[in-house]
Amino acid sequence: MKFELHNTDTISKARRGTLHLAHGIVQTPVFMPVGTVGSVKAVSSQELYDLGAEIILGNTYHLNLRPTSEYIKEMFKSIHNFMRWEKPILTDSGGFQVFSLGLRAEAQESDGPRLVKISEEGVEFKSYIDGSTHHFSPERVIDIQRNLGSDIMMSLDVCTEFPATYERTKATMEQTHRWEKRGIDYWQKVKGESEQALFGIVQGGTYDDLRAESAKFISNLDFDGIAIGGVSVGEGKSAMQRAVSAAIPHIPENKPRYLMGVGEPEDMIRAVAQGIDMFDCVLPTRLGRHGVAWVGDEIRGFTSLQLIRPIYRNDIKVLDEGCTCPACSFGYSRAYIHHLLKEKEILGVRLVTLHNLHHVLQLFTRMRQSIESNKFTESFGKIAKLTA
RNA sequence: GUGGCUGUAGCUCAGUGGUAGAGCCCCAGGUUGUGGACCUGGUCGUCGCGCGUUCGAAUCGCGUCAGCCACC
Repeated sequence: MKFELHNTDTISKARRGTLHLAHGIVQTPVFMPVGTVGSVKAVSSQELYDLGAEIILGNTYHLNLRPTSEYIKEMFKSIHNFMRWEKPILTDSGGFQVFSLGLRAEAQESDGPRLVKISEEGVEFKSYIDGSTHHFSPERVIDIQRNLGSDIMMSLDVCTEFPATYERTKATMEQTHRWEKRGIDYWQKVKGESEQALFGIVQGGTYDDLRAESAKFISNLDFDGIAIGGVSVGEGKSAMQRAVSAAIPHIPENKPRYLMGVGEPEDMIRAVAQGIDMFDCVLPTRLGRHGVAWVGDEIRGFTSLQLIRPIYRNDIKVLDEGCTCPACSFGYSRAYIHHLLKEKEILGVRLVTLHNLHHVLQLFTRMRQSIESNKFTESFGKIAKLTA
């Protein structure tokens, strides 16, 4: 994997780069649509190509439960062939599921249904599909991602929940560090000529000194890129930005920086201004399924429309004026999409999802162009709260 | 005409003497490395109508109206 840095905005720290991955080239800053179980929900691979997506995200945890990574390797060689997506794919490690499946240190003490159990060795998951037990370790997670053949593999981490005490945050961060060290050591032993890349993940919660410590520790390991994790878990926008700014000074310039799970336009613009190169988020697709369309831009401001609401019944405008997405360019009205959503017609969800993905991908196209022409601050400074 | 069944929220219905409920609909919020085409809330009633019994009736009795079914 190679990361080229072309130029950095003179006022902000926004930067323009190119990632060379096994399945192609990705221009950064970049947004990666989320396709957890081998599909960006409601959207086909052809449509993703047409939207201009350059890299998508898949999920180790889900794909390994079903159809399993061994199946994908044996039947199709890689996840790319399986889903007919020949461009790059990043796979998340399962670390987030440690968090999202409801793990709490306290919950481990109770008799409640435990889907996740952590030990020094790794994580024990109970499958939400059939209740069977699965073990993830730093090494196993890399093997699964080798089977999947993803371009970028993520290290196993512990995504610290919010709120968490300093002690809890420090302990989970240190657990993350030990696992990531094991992971990179294992990868260096087995990688051979593999073109796959492995990223490390910074933790540290909402504590600046822990974020800095974690960023230093992870940056000292030989990862191809550095992710900032444990954000967008309920801590709020300012705490999120602060976690980024506490970590970034300790991450080397020459590696791609990936802010995990952040996807509201304003949040991403601010993070790009801080020097983040990569993002993934479920929002465009999840909100699409829930009938919420993103509209606006850096000039008009960003907002969203809840199309299920009755005011759209008589609204014959397209979702967003001037939008070139498949829904807007074909002229589908808000009123029609409102009707489709009311009737629970699949098309409604698909149109809004396509629109949202287009909206966010276009935002990144404009951000890249503005950095190239050194106009990032001019175009996005107001939203990024940059003072020229 | 006789007999039976049914009348409770906009809709489909639950509720056999103790302060009227559910689901859907409608309305309003929420959603940030996807166990989420989802989750939280909220509005809406002369319990067909009248009279009785009872401390108390959607619930029991009588009458009445409407719909459906069967028989004549």
